[in-house]
Amino acid sequence: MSRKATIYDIAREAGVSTATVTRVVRRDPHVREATRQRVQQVIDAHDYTPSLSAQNLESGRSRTLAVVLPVISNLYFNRILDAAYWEAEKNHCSIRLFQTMENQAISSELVSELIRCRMDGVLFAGSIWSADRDDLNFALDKLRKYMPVATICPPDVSLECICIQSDLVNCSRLPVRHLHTLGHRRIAFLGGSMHSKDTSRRGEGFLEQLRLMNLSDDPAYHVDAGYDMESGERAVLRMLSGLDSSRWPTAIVTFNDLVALGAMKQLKRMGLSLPRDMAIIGCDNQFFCAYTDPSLTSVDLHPEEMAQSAVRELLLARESSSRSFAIVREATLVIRESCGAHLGFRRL
Amino acid sequence: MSRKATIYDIAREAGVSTATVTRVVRRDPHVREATRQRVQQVIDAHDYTPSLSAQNLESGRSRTLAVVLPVISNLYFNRILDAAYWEAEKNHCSIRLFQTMENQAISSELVSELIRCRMDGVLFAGSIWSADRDDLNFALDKLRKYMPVATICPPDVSLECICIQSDLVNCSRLPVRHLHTLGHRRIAFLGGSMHSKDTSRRGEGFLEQLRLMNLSDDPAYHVDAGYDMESGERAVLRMLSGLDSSRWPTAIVTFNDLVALGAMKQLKRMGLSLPRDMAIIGCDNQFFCAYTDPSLTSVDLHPEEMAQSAVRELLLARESSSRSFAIVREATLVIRESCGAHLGFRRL
DNA sequence: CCGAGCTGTGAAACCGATAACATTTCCCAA
DNA sequence: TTGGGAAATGTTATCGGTTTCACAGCTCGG
Repeated sequence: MSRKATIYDIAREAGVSTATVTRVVRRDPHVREATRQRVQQVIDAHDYTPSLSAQNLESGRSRTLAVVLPVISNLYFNRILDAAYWEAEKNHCSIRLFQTMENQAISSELVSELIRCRMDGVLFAGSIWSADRDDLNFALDKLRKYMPVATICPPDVSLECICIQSDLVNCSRLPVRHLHTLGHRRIAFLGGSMHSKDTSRRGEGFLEQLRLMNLSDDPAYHVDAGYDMESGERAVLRMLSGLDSSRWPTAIVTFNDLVALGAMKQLKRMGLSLPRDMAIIGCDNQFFCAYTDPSLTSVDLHPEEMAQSAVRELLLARESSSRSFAIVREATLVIRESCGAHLGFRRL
Repeated sequence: MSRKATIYDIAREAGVSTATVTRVVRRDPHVREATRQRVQQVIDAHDYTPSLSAQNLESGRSRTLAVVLPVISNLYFNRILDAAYWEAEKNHCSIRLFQTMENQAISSELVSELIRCRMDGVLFAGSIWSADRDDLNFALDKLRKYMPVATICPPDVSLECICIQSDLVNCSRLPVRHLHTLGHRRIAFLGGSMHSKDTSRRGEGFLEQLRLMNLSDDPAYHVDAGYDMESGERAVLRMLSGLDSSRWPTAIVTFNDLVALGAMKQLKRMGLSLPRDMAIIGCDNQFFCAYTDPSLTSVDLHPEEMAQSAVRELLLARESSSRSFAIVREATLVIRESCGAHLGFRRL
């Protein structure tokens, strides 16, 4: 590994001071043309570029935003990271990723690490949903002293930071309404955790919506489960095997598309024909939704746009003092085949 | 935003020199217990952590590895990034992501940027497959002067760097053998680009394998296409509609699982029953393979392990001078339902 | 012919740490 | 008591930039 040329090397070789080299690099007009050219030649000859570390030290910022999320292999978070990346890129910033795994709370180590790295801002997505409120606010307060903080979170969580809230109302309302219109009256919800403060509260919103529409909120129709395909399979099995088939729900709403994928597999394994015997709606509108069999109707929360807003607000807040406020991006329902709407299906 | 306490603040308040503060922070034993405690108290009171930028400047390294890939939304690269992240994490390093998009060549801007950031190493995955050899070697040579370079690439590309090669041989051989065993003789390949130097050369390897086994390598069975689901749909349509149904292949191998997903959709739309009327094999063994209908047999190249090796080797090379060498992780075939093996299906 | 006002350039402080080296303190044996 | 050596602590240069300020040289009006 050869040593990288420094500004001193360039200055010496060009017979000028380092100040002049900086001026040339930064395109400062107060440099005589002849000098500029001479310096530029030396710069080119050595492929000189100023050291990021030195610049960061001098400026006191890192031009880097932290993105904290549970896992990137989950497509929802993958989309958030991707969108954050491009929005940061557009603003000449980079992203530093932190994966917290199932361990969803913000640890004090993470807080220290974020401060140590002198991040220009931090975006939490998902990793804080289940944290204890007091711990969380303590951590956020500490962080907010040093950098702007944004979160992508369910709307009930009123945290002292930039909150990009997912549209929980429509996330529940749209699928239930759609199914209701198609004649369904017994609608189940699978996945996530419904009664703890865990998850994004999709389950709770769903229950509220059922009651609002005078539909049964029989607990037998609500199975807590995880967030992946295996959870979906198990949840369907657990729910249906515990019920007389006359009481089976006619439609299932799932926590996300992965759970839906597992559920569909299990339903088919049990000999049901989809969407005839069971309608199903996922959430997140993942890329594979159009390619399942039947293709999967799903709610899109538009995580990309939320991430984009979050990054934009963080970069803005960097300049001015950061206030607390919330932004909501409306959810939309993408209708495909899994509820039979394309066939003109109507229950009863 | 309040100013972060510096080592000078701590030193002054604790009535010691900065050297002693450093010693306390770094757990140097040559500090009297009483002093240590006094300093530690001040440190705790201010949440002091040494500035990363300053440390980076001083040490001349960034403790950061660059990972360069086309897009993270592609699950293959997503897995690479994820594995690289954890391996770096384990070694107290972070990852800086660069997405090159469809623009696959290494641009000279990227090279400058990598050098500017004083990366401790760089891993290229996918972004270099299609680059012009001369441009590529020029860029890599330049980079290698300043940091170790690793690539995850097809085996033919003998680049002057740490090459983690995907197992192209088995990647082609395993599916063809499997299909041959099941009685298939007319096997098609869809996706990627077969005849240019583009892509990972999966297509070429496939052709070789066909010839090796005395199977037809009729060009009508090889459709260049993209890397996504839409490409899969179009490719199937193009191939089959151009052939008399008596000459249709009985099995399809695809560039990756996304193409397979699209192909399956199109095949079903054309009224074929899978796997009875057409066997299909994907590549990458993505998470959804077990949940397609029928579940998808797929080749796993183990990108996680390749990324892990790459990161490990980069970190090793950082210490010693970096040599050029290659490592291959064998590919494996994960057999599911899409070829009918579970039904004891045999053609002819 | 002098000084005000530019323009171009350099010297030096600073950003926040680390580490080599210097110095002080302390303890104990002579 | 003192001297030697180890232990504890301080001083200072350095990493590679940026920026402020001072100043030299030049132009031009009076």
